[in-house]
Amino acid sequence: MPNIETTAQSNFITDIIDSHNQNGRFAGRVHTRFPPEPNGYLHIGHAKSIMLNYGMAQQYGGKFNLRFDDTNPTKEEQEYIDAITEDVRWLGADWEDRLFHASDYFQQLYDWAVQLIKQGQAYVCDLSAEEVREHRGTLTEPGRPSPYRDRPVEENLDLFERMKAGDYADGSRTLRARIDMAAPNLNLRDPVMYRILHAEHPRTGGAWCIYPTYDWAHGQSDSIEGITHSICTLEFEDHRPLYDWYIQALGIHAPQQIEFARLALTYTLMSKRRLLKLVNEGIVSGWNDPRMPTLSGLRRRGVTPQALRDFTERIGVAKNNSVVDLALLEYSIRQDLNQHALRVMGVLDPLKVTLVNYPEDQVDWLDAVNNPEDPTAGTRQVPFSRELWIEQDDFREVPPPKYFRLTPGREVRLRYGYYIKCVDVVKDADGKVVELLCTYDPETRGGNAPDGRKVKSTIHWLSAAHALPAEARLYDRLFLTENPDDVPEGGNWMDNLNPHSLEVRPCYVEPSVADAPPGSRYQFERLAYFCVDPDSTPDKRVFNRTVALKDEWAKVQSRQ
RNA sequence: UCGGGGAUCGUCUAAUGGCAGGACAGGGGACUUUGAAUCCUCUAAUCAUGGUUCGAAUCCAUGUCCCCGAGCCA
Repeated sequence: MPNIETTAQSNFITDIIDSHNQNGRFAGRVHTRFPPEPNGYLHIGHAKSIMLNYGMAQQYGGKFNLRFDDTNPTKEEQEYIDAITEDVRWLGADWEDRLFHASDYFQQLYDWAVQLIKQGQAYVCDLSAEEVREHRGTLTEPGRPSPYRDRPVEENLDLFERMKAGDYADGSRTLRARIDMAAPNLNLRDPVMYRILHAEHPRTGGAWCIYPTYDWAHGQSDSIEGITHSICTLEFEDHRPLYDWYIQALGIHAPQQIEFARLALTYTLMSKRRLLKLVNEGIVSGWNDPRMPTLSGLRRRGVTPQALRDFTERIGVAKNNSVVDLALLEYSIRQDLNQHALRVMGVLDPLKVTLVNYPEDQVDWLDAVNNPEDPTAGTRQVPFSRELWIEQDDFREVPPPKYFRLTPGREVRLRYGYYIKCVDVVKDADGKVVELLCTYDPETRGGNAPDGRKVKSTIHWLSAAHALPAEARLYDRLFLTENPDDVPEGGNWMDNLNPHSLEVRPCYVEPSVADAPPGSRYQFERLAYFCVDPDSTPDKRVFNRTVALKDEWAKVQSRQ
């Protein structure tokens, strides 16, 4: 497994860990974990959590566990367990031999529940779900005790054992902690510890028909694993007193829970429920659609774990609710790909160029640099001939101000090729430019003029006879608005879906990419970064646009 | 309304009583065989009002606004 490098972070979490290390609370130990529920795919918000947990363990020479919080068999599936495992591994967070499941602790949890019953701190409650809700009170009014709250210990023990034995129907009884029905923190108003669920569990099968609630299982799972710092999101802040209560009642190792603000991104949805809806309604092709913020989607899109690590370090961590600009993610993706992606030439919107003074059947193989940022990437040869493709965008019959590219009578450089000059324009019956007639200067092979004359721009090109046809999938943000929930009265987030989030179009690429396997990442020079899609075949190569290059010309144009 | 959190450039995040800093975004420039990358540069913030202090983003008081919480979900 590739260990990712993390740079030392300093934030409110390291402050807390530092103080623990000074006062000896955990004897200098740092042990974190990532505790996903296998009810969906991981997204970039989880990447923040994973990097945080794994990063803290790395930074302090501690340990990191992966644990599935699989306490609800009605929502969880093996497919998700497999996908999550793959995603965490891909990110590079190494759990070594510490892959656990809350279900590993079902027996221990049961025994501890019995202990609480014996201590008079838990009881079997016969109230229905609705009655429990009625007894709970409201945010401003205290709750009322359940009529079963003061059952004798022996009766509780007997009832609980029969719950486990399967004597009762789903929902007919629960085991509840006996805390304080008047607590202002609703989590302390006798929370449910066990519910009856005659459901098959992906790991324990039919062994259990009572399942611990998350609140009952989570803190003890951390305790069992010797977790020192339970890093989680803000919404669990007022569950912390409950977890601490359980731990104290049981007299077991007490981790420190630390809450941080989850990641939100502009133009992006992070809710698993809504992502599932996009999948189920066929709005995207699946959890790994390259437009999805899922780790599998980002991976298919061409984003690297290194880029995500860089991103999570840049956004930092705090307790403010915040929304990160998608442009920052794109920046991290570009800076990583710029260092590592091989350069090739591809033409998305071809315009034919014929070099009138170039011999009919001649082919010239020219040296091209694979990656100017990385000399060790070497060079390759690209074929050059009389008929070429260039980008429509790189020619204007009537150039706007500040336009540097090809126009009638103007000379430009073909990247790693020759200087060419446009001498004539061929149009169809509608007056549309369909072909350019150009001359090339044989003295400028490789792209330099011996007489030292300069050109205003360098454009990319392909030898028409050698270009490989391919499919480009051009992705754009899934939503039109920064906040997908920003809708007028009566509308909903689905109204903000970007109808043009995917544009599929034929394109041409240079022959050097012919055998690139899925996952190969390239920069199509002057255009964007692309990644070979798993749908790619030798007959039809498919390229996903990861992210476009920054485009200064587009800015100039938009201001004109 | 009760409890728990939070408020610093457009965005994210530092400053832990002592020059409000960095990154992204935006503007300007240099360089350029990618209008990329790189480099330089500029714009731009302490929720409000009082108080304590030589000195307050930081401490105190009052207020305002935002988020989370009434699943047998996590």
